[in-house]
Amino acid sequence: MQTLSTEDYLKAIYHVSQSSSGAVATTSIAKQIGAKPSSVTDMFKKLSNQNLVKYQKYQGVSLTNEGVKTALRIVRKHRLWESFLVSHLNFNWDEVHQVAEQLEHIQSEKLTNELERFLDYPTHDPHGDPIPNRALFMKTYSKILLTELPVNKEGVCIGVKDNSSGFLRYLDRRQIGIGTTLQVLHREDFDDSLHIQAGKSTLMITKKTAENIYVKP
Amino acid sequence: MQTLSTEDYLKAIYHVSQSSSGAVATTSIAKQIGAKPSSVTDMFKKLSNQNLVKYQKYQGVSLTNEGVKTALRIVRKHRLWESFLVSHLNFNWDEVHQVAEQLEHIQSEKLTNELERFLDYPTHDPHGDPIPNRALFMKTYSKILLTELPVNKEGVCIGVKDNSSGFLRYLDRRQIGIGTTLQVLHREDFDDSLHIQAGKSTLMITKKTAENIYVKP
DNA sequence: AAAAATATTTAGATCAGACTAAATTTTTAA
DNA sequence: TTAAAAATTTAGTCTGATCTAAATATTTTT
Repeated sequence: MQTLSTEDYLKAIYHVSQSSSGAVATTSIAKQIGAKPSSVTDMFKKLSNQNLVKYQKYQGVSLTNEGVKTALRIVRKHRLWESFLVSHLNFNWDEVHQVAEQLEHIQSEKLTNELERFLDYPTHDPHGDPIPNRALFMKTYSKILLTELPVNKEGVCIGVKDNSSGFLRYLDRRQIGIGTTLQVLHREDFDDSLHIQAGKSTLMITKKTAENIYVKP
Repeated sequence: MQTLSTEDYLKAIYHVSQSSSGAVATTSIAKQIGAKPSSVTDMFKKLSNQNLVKYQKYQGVSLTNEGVKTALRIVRKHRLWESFLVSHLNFNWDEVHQVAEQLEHIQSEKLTNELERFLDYPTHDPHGDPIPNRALFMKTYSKILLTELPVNKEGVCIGVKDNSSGFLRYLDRRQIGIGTTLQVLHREDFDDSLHIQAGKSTLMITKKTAENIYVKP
């Protein structure tokens, strides 16, 4: 059984390893967790002793099979709770993260599985991220960034890359959410900004914004 | 803001002080928490420094107003979660305690209040214990022990004193639960056992059992 | 009221998780 | 390819929460 802290580290390692290839560096975890690199080194050693990561001095870590499983169990809980908060407790998609960070540590298989049943086996959370099922398997359907959507081709918003509440609230104000139909009307060569159709309104967004929106063509 | 541990202590002090009068002794908390008396003394000092308890060496502690409030906020969360687990996640009343012990520490006022709304403002948890409302006020209706119910007078089971899963499962097997109509048919002077009517069946229970069942006459 | 038993506190140690500062290794750039 | 910069690790410290063992206070019993 893990402590709160080891769970946080495993999840952080999982997330960083998803968005980059090769071993995960000490500094990247330090940033993610909000701890000093020296603390991260300590934890890497502990996780290594429990066979949850493979660690080589100065070379970073990678999760073992057992480590991946543990991380996915936490991700599963996190995303199920986020779904619950939005669907039944009137939380907005930009408010759920902080609370789910706490709820993901609750230890009870029955609770997790019953919550999943109660929510009717959701496959994606409110940000469009896939929820691992009981067997820790998740459907990752093909998605592209809005920047990669060809001009005049329609796509549906299926997720976001940046989950910060600043960005999510910005999207809310623009009335862009999961399921919104998006279409690039014009790509401005000068500053890479995009004129897009979002649902029924047209608006202009920056490249940076478009790089953080996932669409299904 | 409190740590997990200070919350556990405050809740323990609250519960012990409810079921006995005067100051709360070090040993009683040690038993409740499962810690050594010396650790309890340490914590008493910390809580005293935060003005959550009044502590006098060798004389035990009592909660301050602030301490009571903090304890009630935890009790509120604990009982709301227990209600949720039973009403929506198929938990039995003997299974909820351990999970609620974890959930009660989740910090989010919005979560607590939305959960309460979602459950439609329940006043009592699955064991019949009252749930503090948002203002931390709870209705404690008059209740008596089954041992005090006059012979042949009907009462309704509204709670239990002992919440151990052993006792709760025993009641399940006897088909006694919250809401069950109970009537003492005969009190055996020899060993204080009781013949009772419970719903549609009659059965015999010991004095010890009857002392742990609350009824409303 | 003194002795014995019980309860409580103090003193000092340990453990997990974090930190700072210094040392070491790896990477980058001149 | 060596010097400088950046990343990482080591060594030693700190804090919160626990423990054991010894000391002290309170309560109970004789």
